Amino acid sequence: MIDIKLIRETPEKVKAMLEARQQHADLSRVDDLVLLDQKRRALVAKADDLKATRNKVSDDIATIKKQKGNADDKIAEMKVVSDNIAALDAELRTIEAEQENILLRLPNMLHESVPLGKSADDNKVHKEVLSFKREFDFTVKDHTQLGKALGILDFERGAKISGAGFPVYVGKGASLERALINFMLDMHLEKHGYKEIFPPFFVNQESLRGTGQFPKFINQVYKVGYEDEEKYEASGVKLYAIPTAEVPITNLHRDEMLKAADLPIKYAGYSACFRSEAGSYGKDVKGFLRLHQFNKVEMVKFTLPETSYDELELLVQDAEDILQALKIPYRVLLLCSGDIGAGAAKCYDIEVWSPAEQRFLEASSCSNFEDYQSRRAHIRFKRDEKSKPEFVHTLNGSGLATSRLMVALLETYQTKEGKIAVPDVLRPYTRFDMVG
RNA sequence: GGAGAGGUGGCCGAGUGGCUUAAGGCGUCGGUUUGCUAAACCGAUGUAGUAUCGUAAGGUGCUACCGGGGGUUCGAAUCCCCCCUUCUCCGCCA
Repeated sequence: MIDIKLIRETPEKVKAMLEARQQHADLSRVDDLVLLDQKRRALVAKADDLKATRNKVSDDIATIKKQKGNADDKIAEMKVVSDNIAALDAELRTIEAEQENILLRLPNMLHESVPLGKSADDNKVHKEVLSFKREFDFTVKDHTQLGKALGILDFERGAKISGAGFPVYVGKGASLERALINFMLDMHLEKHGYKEIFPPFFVNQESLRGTGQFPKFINQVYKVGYEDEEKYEASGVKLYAIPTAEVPITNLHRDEMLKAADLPIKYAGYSACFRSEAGSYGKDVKGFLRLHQFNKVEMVKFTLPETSYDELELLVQDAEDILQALKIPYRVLLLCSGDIGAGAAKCYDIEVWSPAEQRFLEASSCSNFEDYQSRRAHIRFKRDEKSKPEFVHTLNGSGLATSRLMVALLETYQTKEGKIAVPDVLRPYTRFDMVG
């Protein structure tokens, strides 16, 4: 959420941001907000004035009653004032709700280093690490062919028991997946200094609002409840399956006051991730490329505002370290203004190379949200006891998503015989060297 | 699923309708005293919104906030209703 003061004082900057993000339809919303803000402030002034009167006269009434006097006319007078206050407060609530509804849907301001661009085609290649790229002297198989032939991935049974987009990992495939997760976590904990979090996989709506999925992107999120609708309504429980561990982990410190000395706080955690992928049919549907459930190790940072961009570079490096240890070719993209996510002020994507697809696949997204999430989630800090509270900056990055990583791994490490050589760094975890 | 007890400022903790601008204590910061430390004493010490003054840092006024929401009342931390949550006990359960 961006600061209403920014919209009030420099609406043209907010409009320029929307233009850069190719969200021309939202331009008029800025003007709506300015008007609503003026209305709101006028109402607050009026209502506060009446409340001041009420407080004062109520004290007078107390004094009169103590002296056994008659305060009936003053009480009658205040009854009218109270009714007026109630009317103004009701009007105020309507306007505030309207304002918040717009504000929560507006994207974040962009960092100056974000390149202008209309679409994903305009993203900038920031870095390419292709030294691990293999030359194959045989026809490469793609990950679905390898997975089926080796009996380590079962798409059909996954579809039977759950539906398309829910693959089953079998035998050494399951072990390999678990090895990847453990390897990545250990690296972040031991080498990169993160603290491990194993979060809940279901969260409430407040958490989704904190990180920005609610209200604008709620259609991508699964909602859970009881099959018995009556029981569901009666329970009052509204839970959502997390689309990423970013949601529970960032919200750990929702409504908290952190100490500057404790910053940066760095968490890494594994979670299954659930995405409805509504409206994305026909795009990247093959095998692991787009799933309803996948596994991911996520990194989350809470930082001082002045260090957040340095921390972003380190975050990307932490994710890259995984790929370098696994010896998988990849590149880093700096996303342009037209492709960057709504909450991010700056974002790098890391893409792994798929020898079968002959293209890069997104395996990680590392973003600095600045105070966009912390303002929504009220995550603040004080520099010292006497300082005014400020919003922390939050960052997060996948480190990494195993689904896309598994595609690159299987395809990169396949042998002529159709087996998979386990990368050296994973062998202590799998306790086998070869799949097949 | 059942029974009970809680949720008050950074922390502990009092507070059953108006002398509560939330007692008292701890902590923190500033000061006095002191060879230094400690102690003692004095003072300060929340968040948010809004108006106004100031180039600004900030000052001043008003309003709201005692788990959340709603209600009663001229007036609510206090009374009523709903919800969330923590703890204890019983039952069930991986």
